[in-house]
Amino acid sequence: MVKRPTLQDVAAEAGVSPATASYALRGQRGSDATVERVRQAAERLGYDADPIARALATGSTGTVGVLCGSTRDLWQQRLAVDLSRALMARGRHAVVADADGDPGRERALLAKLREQRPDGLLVAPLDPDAAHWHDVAERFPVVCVGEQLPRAPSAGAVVFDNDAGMALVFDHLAGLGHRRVAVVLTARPSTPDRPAEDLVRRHAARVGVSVVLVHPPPATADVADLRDHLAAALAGPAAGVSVVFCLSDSLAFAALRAAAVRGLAVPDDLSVVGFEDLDVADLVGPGLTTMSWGEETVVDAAVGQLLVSIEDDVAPARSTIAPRLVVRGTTGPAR
Amino acid sequence: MVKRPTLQDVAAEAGVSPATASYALRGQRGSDATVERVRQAAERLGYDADPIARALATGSTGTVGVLCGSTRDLWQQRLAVDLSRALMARGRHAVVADADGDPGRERALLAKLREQRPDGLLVAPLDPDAAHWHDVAERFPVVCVGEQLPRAPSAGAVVFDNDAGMALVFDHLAGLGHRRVAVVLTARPSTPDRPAEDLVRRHAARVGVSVVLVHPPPATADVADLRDHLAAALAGPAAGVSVVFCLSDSLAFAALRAAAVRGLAVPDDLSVVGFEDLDVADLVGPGLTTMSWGEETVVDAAVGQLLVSIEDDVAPARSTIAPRLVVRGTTGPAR
DNA sequence: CCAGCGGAGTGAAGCGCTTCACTGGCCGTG
DNA sequence: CACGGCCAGTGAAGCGCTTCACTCCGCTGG
Repeated sequence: MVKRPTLQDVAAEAGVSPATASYALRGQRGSDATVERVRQAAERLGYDADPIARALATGSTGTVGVLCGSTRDLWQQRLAVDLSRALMARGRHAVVADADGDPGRERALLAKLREQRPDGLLVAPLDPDAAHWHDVAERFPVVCVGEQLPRAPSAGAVVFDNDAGMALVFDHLAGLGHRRVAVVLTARPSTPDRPAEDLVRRHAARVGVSVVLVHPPPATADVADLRDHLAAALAGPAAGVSVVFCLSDSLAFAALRAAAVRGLAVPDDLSVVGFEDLDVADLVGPGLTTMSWGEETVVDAAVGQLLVSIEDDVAPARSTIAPRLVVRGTTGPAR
Repeated sequence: MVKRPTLQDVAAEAGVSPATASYALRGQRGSDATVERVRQAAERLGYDADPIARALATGSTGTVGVLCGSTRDLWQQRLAVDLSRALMARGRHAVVADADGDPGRERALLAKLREQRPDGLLVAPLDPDAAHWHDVAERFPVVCVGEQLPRAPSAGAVVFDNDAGMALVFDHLAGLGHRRVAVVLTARPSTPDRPAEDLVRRHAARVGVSVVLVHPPPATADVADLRDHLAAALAGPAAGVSVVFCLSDSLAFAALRAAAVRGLAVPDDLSVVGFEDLDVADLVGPGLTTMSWGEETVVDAAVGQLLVSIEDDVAPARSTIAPRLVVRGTTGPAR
């Protein structure tokens, strides 16, 4: 277990003071000759600055906290991983925490994350209305993805243009001649956003289709529960619809299974639309028609806004992501 | 921006020296009365030890690095997230790095991660044979998941009992009366493990089924490429098989689509078996029959072994995960 | 009755880095 | 020629915590 070289060692090797070495290595000061000499000494010794000591001295850790409401949600799972990757690519480290669906844990993890003194926070909240967002946004740059934090005016946000998204979906459906659609709402927490029911109603009305709203079972439901729940809806209140539009892709998968249970062929008897564009949407069955927000766009926006805020010491920006409808195999003309 | 209280402040508030406060808060020394007084002072001030300063003083960061070969791989995506969650639950922070399929990046990220001075490392390597694993395992506790690190004898590992897994799959298939199966190999990197071809051959021979091996297209292939590739195989070399056994679930999904392209009904005309048990395996179509290693078991083993190694300063253990065959809707009797 | 012991409490020295405030040349300007 | 300004280089003071080594005290046992 050989000791790592310290700045002292480099300074000694180069024949300068530690202060000079410190400045030189960061290219902040010093004559070209000295800088070069120090650099070579560092090279020779295999020196790398200790980020811990640096963090203590500067008060900045180079770390960004990522707090997710529930990574059991496939969309958030991917989000967490992609945010980490993007942060790493931009020279920062991500430490990710997952509240796993429990608002109490969200609070606790937020506290833990704060202790870590991150330079900033990226959050996909369970409860955007919670009071703790306010406190934390006062002390750290925070960017929230998927929604606004109403209690934290100083936080940035990357939100989805659900109005436009709804418009695309209903235009698509109306264009295929559908007149009756079931809309399956999501249970919080989940999905990029939960467009308000009135968005649904407005766009349905605009294109002249009638809507039956289906509420999802509680978040604890497993796949079989979801399937049965939707199959029941299809047999009951939603009987006779030609489309099931689900406000999350996971729900849409369950809807596909429910259709099978009811003996309905997709998309011939029943069209199914999702709302997320998970990786697997393209992988399964006929390919799920779904709303996409462009994972990369979302991640770039969130990370970009946060880093600008950190580096320039300004309040993080807010931005809106435009939707794209990805038409695959689960939608077809109404019969 | 109000300054956080420091240990000094707490000590002053409690009327003791910083040293006493430090010991007291960690319950290491001090009379009950003093400990209580310090605790209350800390409470009153809302004190929380600064982990950076602590790390500098103790040399231990409480952080564990997680290095993944490619989180585009859905199995690794989930693994990364679940490892993070498990670490957090055990009081540590995870910083996750993702080589994104590039061995050069794997090397670079490993270097970055080392600089962070993590207490240990959890890796799902792109190239288990790479020389850098040796160096790093000498300096940090390392647990590798999915395979052994042949060059790093001091590293721990969580490996899969592929022999048993193959046995289960072929027993299942033979039991259903299948006589000819196509086995789709995976391109590295991916999947819990790539059982050697000879495992396949041996178990196929044991139960008396014939095997046609299908090599996958390069890792850069997208879903459509995979589907077409497999559809072509089904029309060519693999024509007439009654089962497609894929050594990853993603491949299995592609196989399902290929079957559709060829007009084969699953499982009536063709059975499909995967090898991973992704979350979505249960979500899509008839539900994918697949080998499962039990995500939780794997994560617990990896994290457990690493933490034991860190805390007791011993070499990390090696363990083997027993497989479970999850029979869902994509396998049925041979016709 | 006193030596000796152990536990409570403390001062101070780090951990490895940054940065403030300062010194001492060197150069350009009046 | 004298002076001011500028910049390379430096010593030392932290950042907030842990921990070593020490003092002091009250007890116990011989």
